[in-house]
Amino acid sequence: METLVNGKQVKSVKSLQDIQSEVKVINRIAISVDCVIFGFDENKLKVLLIKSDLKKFLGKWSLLGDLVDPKEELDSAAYRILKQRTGLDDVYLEQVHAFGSVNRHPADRVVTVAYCSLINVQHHKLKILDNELHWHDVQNVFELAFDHQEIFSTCYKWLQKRIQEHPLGFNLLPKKFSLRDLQNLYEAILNIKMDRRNFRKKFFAMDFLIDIGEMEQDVPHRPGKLYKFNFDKYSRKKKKWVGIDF
Amino acid sequence: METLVNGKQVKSVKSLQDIQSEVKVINRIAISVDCVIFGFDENKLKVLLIKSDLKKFLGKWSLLGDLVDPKEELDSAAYRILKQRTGLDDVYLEQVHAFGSVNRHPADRVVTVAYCSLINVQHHKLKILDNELHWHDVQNVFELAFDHQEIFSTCYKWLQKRIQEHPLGFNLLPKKFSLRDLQNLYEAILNIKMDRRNFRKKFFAMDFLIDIGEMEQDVPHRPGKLYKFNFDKYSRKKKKWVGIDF
DNA sequence: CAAATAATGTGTTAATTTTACACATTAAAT
DNA sequence: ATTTAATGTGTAAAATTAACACATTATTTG
Repeated sequence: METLVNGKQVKSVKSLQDIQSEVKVINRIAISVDCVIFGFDENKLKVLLIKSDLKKFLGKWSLLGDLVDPKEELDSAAYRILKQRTGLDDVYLEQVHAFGSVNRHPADRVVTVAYCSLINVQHHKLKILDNELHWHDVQNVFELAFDHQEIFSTCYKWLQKRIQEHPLGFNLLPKKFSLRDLQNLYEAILNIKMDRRNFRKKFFAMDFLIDIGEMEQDVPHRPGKLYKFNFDKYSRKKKKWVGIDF
Repeated sequence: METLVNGKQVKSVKSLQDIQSEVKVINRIAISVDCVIFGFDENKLKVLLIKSDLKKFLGKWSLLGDLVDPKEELDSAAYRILKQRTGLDDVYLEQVHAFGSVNRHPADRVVTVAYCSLINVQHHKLKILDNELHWHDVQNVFELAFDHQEIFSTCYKWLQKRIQEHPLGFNLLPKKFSLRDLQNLYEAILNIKMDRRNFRKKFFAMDFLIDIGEMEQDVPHRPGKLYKFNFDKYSRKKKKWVGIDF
């Protein structure tokens, strides 16, 4: 495969055929995507799990995932799984990490790409008809099948970090929400308590909340105002991060 | 494949053989790793590139990468590439993102997992004998082969963000460095100018720098003190991130 | 219907962190 | 000995964050 290029000898210039023979079937690996689907219900952060369909892990819960078809985009595979399982296709979805331990799957080498998804439980509550599918409180997720505990843990930490820098949390709430809802969401995800007055001040100062002039309904106390998030304004003004802080 | 579990009928319990037949050869995909290897030299952030060995991209530069063997860990594959190309095996390496567009590789479906590596150029300068391998100023990286421009761009942004929250930048410096070196590093990576006095104050306040009692040598001005980074202390005290800020 | 309850809604002050900025010191070069 | 070009240190203003208290409103209870 020695070739002349501009009169100089260049080593190992490869044609497509050369590559194709390198990428022999023997070198190929199964790829899957696994979705960590978060929801927020009754002021708790939830994750959607399914009973494992593999004998070795009978009784264990696992993430929702599937093999990626060679003609399918990774993102599309993740959307496909979400659509199949929740009935929704306009959900927030973001790739988090690839997990590729040689022995992570008992049947074969399967490299999996983990995605985080945030969905509004209120909107899809009724779509989950399969009773092998269940929302779990994130604080009670243990001993998942495969390496899904590690994947879940990575994605949960990712969410905790990410939600402090980007407004993705709103995907877990209804379009209209109260500031109390928003604070409950942050407290549930970060697993901390926050000062109500400072929390409000913070969000009002960012100026991305739109007062829609409506109030909460059917609450057993003074109803709060309802807001929605101004995604347009955010995408125009999003802050650029500068500041060293280990 | 109907089975009884605890007296209840469970649909579709799969044995390993079932899975293995699902993961047919036809469903497998080539996986590669691509390394974005950063270095720091003459106060500039550099990236190590190689001339593409593919005819379609003749003359274009590309990242260092290779196919992953089915028996090989993803991380190991990345280390292998680094070892081959730089002669070093104790380098900082971290997975950043998986890129899987169906048509990203002209020969076949190849999903690639991008890794960022940070190496100390001083230590390996002489190992790069292959003249098709070259350190490029990150500001002058254009039109790479494949989708490597996108991969590079993602990894560079990742580095800019990451270096502000974690002390990985020290991997780009010699073990002993001056505060000026450190500031030059940050300025090069973030592409901004910083105030020298505030920069020092910031790092001294974090209290992770050890004054090793030595001074710079052979500088044409007053020599500065040399420091090293206290990784042990950092790993004990690393800050947990709380604070909403979009 | 009045009182009690349990939330929402607002503001002020202290503490901390960040930014802006100036001058003395040191070693090498002239 | 003087000039030069860095290093090394400190202080004050500004901005942000943290701590904290009280009036308001709708519902529930007696």
